[in-house]
Amino acid sequence: MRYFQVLAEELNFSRAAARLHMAQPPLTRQIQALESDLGAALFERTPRGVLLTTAGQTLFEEVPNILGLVARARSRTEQAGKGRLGRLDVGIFGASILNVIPRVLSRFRADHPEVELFLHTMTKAEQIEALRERRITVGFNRLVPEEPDIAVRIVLRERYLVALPAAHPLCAQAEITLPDMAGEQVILYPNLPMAGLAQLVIAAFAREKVVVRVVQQVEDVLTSIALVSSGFGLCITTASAASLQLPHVEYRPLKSRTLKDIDLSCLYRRDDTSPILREFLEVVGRFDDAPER
Amino acid sequence: MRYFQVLAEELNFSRAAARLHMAQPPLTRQIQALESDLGAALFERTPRGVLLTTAGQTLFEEVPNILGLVARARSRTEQAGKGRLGRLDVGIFGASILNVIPRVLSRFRADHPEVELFLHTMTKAEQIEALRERRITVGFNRLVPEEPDIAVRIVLRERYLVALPAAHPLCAQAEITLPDMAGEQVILYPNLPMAGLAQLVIAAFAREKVVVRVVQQVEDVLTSIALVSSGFGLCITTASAASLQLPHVEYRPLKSRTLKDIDLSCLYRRDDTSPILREFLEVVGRFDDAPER
DNA sequence: CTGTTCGATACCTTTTTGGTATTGACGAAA
DNA sequence: TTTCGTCAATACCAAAAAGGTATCGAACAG
Repeated sequence: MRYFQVLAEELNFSRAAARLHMAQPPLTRQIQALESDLGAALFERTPRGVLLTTAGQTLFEEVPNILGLVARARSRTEQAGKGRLGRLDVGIFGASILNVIPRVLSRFRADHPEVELFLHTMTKAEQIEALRERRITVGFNRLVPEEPDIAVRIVLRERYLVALPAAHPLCAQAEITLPDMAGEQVILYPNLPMAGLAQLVIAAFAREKVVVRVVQQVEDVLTSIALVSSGFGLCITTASAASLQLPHVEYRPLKSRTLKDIDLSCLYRRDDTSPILREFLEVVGRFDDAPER
Repeated sequence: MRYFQVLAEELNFSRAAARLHMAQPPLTRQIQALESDLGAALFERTPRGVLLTTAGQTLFEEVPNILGLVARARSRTEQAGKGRLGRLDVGIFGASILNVIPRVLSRFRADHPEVELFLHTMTKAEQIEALRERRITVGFNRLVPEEPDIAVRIVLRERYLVALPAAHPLCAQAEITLPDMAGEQVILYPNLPMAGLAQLVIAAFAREKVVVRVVQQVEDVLTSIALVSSGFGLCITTASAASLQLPHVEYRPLKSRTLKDIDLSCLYRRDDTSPILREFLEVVGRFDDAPER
């Protein structure tokens, strides 16, 4: 096809052959083969070169479209092979939309504008199931259990914070310990059916033998902090949640041996070799450098 | 590309190879070559077949477009090679639009709906020049001179007719001879610069030694017959002109040894091998069979 | 009439492609 | 657990396709 195109431009076998870095006879033969394949003369041979026949003109009009489409397919496939084109389905959990993950995603999007991002809110268990069924490529969660087929990479470790009503006496302290909270009303948001932050907090109170009054009917961070804001009680949460700037809510670091840091991890199929995932993990890996708020 | 497409459909090397009428190993190698050429894995090999990677899916979306365009180019080129697609520029002269040529053209159009027809009104000399310069592919005219590079094919021979005003005494005759017209006012439409029907008529009167009064300032048949209609004089014309049904005009066959039949020919480059011309001449050739009005 | 410029042909070499036999990996069934 | 079947990959060979050199014959220009 390229042979035909060049010859149609040059209208001279020898010159066309030179442009194609080949000798003239093979070009002659290739064109003859093409003509006999199509069952139509494409060129009219004259003593001083060749002319396009009607059929040749017709083909000549079509060739650029075809070569253009081939080039496009080539480039798109190469881009897709480099993880710069395609789609990425990401599993997230309620609180993860707060701070880190949007920043990771927006940085990935900036580097890979042709990759479509789809976010799916799901629980930890749902994420693992969705990964197995390839409905998502990567998930974000905390306290991810070990699974043989799922790889887990820690994105960052955050400090625990205590969210408390502005009027509360503990606001006077720079840091708060678990025993400080004895007898307080504590709001938890359990991540059923898998063990999560809530279970960890309960265990920590038990280990340090601190008795608190627990309210568990809440399902997400936002509601928890809203309850804190209305003076309903305290809440142990993570640094990410501090970006929720609700009125009358103060955050203080939690000081505890048993509750030190909590990880935020991303998880993906161990056998997934997709270049988009590779690129995404690369962006996640670079995230340490980012300024942390 | 077809290999890729079939494999992407079958997702199994052996089955794809069977559909392609080839063995499995060469298919494996071709796909490997394609992958290394694109620098991207297109398939993920699993123990029970293959899966499309993101890059493979991307390519798979493009392939039908490309193959479709190739098929289209193929078919259009083949059609053009058979003279069923393209354009045909036809040179005609004033009177030729009257009877035969429209019927030839409409029959050609019916058989070759994808060929665009362009009609150019030009004189005999202009037609020959335009043929030489390839501005037209075929021309229609009468009394075409022999030229080495121009082929001439007679389309039909027509009788001469005399057009005369309805009130004229000669209308009583079934046929009219040249001597019958002695002393009459005769209208001619000379086809300058080349000799045409007018010159032939003048020569015939001279040969038969009949003296008539000639009016030559007219340039086309329509005007001539209009003059006849207004009783201005007689006019020698061809059977084709009889389709001009102007009021008060009667047509009678001309009976003469010197003016017997006049040809209508089509002319084209002797070296033109274009399939559209070939098809057109084929239609012209079949024209004898047509009912003549 | 001669030299030049075309594309076409003949003949050979290289490259590419396809076929056969076999391997190695994995999973299902005994 | 072993064996069998299925899968893609590899090694090796044969066939086909493509390219290169030399040369031809036709058509023009000088």
